[in-house]
Amino acid sequence: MKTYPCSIEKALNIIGNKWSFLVLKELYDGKKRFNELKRTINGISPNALTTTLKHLEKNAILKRTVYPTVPVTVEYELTEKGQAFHSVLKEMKKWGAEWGDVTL
Amino acid sequence: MKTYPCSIEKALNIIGNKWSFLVLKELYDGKKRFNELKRTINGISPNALTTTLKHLEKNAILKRTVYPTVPVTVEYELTEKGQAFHSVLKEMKKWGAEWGDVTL
DNA sequence: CAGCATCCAAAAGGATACTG
DNA sequence: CAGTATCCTTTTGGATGCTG
Repeated sequence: MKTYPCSIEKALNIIGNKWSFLVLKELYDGKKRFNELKRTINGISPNALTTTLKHLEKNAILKRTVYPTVPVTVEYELTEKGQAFHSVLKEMKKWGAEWGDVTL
Repeated sequence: MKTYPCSIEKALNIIGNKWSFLVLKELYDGKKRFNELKRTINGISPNALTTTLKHLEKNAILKRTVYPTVPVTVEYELTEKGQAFHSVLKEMKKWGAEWGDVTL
């Protein structure tokens, strides 16, 4: 009794949750560090950010790189798969700008 | 201490949750009825569907029409605002089809 | 048919404190 | 800096049964 998910479900499962969208948005500007993301993303807790980043890394959306400085430096950047999702974000941004305040 | 949301946050707040994406997807085929949606959307409970539909109606994404038949008939269809979101779904679908099974 | 009410289990999320 | 651990509150969500 197995039904397999449509492409949209696949996409949603890979992305995960709402935080992911916002993390992705930040990373389109270029690689970022943990605290940078934490500062930039309004209201995210370290806990939620950790979870989100791990999920995205597991799904090959981003790559995590550790530099053995003191203290340690960790950078996050998008993979090709993550970059490809940019088209979705762009459409979403356009829609949000055009309709975000419309009540009809 | 007010920061106002970016367009992407606006979009996410209006859409709401994951179920909304799947409801929208169904409604791009044309107007649908409650049980039709319930049957088509894999694993959604009546409760979750009700909540989702109300949220989308409140945000002017869809329109609810009641026909006084016996028993009653209720149809849901997208507004212009809802239709406009189709471009996002289309991109998401493309991405899901291309990358949905890629592990890298 | 199209829901709403109720109950309960599970998961998400915030706050705070602490570590290599 | 980049998290982890813990606790606890809040949502979310499935299951079931009922109604106009």
